[in-house]
Amino acid sequence: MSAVHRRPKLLPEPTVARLPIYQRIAEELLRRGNDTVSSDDLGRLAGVSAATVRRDLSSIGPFGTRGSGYQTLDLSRRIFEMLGGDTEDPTVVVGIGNLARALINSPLFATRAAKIVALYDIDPNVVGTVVGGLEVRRLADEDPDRFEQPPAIGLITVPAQAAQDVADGLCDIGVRAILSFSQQVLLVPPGVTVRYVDVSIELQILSYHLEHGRGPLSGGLWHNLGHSPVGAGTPS
Amino acid sequence: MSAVHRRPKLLPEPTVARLPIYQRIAEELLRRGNDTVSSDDLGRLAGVSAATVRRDLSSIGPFGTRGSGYQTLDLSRRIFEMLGGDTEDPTVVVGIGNLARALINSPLFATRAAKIVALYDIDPNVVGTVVGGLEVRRLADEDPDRFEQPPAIGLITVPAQAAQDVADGLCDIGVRAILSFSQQVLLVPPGVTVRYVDVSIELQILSYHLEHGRGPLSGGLWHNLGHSPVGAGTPS
DNA sequence: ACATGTGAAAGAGTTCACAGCC
DNA sequence: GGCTGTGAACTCTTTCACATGT
Repeated sequence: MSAVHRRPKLLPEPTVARLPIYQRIAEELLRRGNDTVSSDDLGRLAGVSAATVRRDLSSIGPFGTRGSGYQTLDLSRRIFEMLGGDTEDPTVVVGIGNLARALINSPLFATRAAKIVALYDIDPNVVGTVVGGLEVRRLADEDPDRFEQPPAIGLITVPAQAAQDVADGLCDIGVRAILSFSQQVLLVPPGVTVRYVDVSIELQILSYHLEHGRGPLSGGLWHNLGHSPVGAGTPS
Repeated sequence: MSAVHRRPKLLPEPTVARLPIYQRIAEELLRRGNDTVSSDDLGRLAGVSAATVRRDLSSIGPFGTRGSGYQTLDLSRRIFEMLGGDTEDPTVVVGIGNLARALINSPLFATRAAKIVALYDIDPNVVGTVVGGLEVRRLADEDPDRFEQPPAIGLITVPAQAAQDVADGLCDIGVRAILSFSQQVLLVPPGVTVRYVDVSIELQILSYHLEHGRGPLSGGLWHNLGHSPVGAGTPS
């Protein structure tokens, strides 16, 4: 009877992109000792309107307190859960160059949304070496059944011309979400989600904004903040 | 009477984010010898509808040919110009670690939207060394008047706790657009645009999509492609 | 015949504004 | 008094559908 348990509400995409930002701010405020925050301050810190903050937060279930705001601890936890933060999706990385090493050795995976379980490369000088506690292997030689939990996320950090082959290989071993750092548009089977982190596209967008006046105040994953006194900087 | 010269049309933000994708696809098609492409194929490759492609492209001035499509060469060039691609905005990088080295040594700056003119760090072991042909200096010691063209874009690749200070320093030397890789929300003066490249946020978004069914077909900077025969793969 | 360019309709997302609660 | 939560208005985007041009 309760088969469709895993679908509380289906959030609007822009909301999904903003929630991690709210979460990060909530954590920062918590560290500074602010245990509550208003939609007004949160909005100013995140670069969106207070109304948008309230709409976003109410969409994951009302838990603010009228008159005082949201509890930062509660806020952080609720968003964490909503995003499936404690899932620890098994993640693999293909292309162990400078970028991959920077990612592997960074505190990026402290969010525990993803956990690296395998590294791949094709360079014989790299295959067999140990990076961040994991031995680098060959993607083509991989046996999908080797894992208790099959990899769900794949990070692609290879040169553009190799990216499509790698994407195919990842889909073959069962990956269902790809984060690609290559300057290459990827074709994947239906059901696989691809996101791109593309610095050159970011630079082109910034370049456009430099030439044509003001960028907007809110958008995809980014935001533009005005300098103004804010709860975080001047705690009551 | 004609004071507002610098504003040809002001494109919708989602369009600005998609144009670089179209451009990249056009370049790839060009390399493969396809000299024209229809809105239908271009849409399939970019992961958006044909109608959206036509709307986007018509907004930068009609230049398609009815009955046959768009010229890939023309397409690439028009988008390049529209994004201010030949501006070569002077760019500085702060925090010369693994990530910065990966960026500096990558072909990312081949788009010529940005050109690196200075590198900064505070580690005495790094200051004074030469990376990618440029000597690493101290941001705090920098004299803004040293440049003929003052830096317009700043890349921040420092640990989160140092990011705000660096952002302040960048604004001081006149930077008007920042691309931050730090997990830290930045406060900047009005008129400065900030974009974030945040892998941990990307991972959280992917994690959400893994748990709650399908991601959308189009959104901020990303797209989801279905596997289907396409003009690029099967040229006529 | 085929594919663009564009009004008009539909759909999403944001902001307004205020009722309701602390 | 202050701040959340939400219907309603509004704005921005996308999609439809077809007139227009090659």
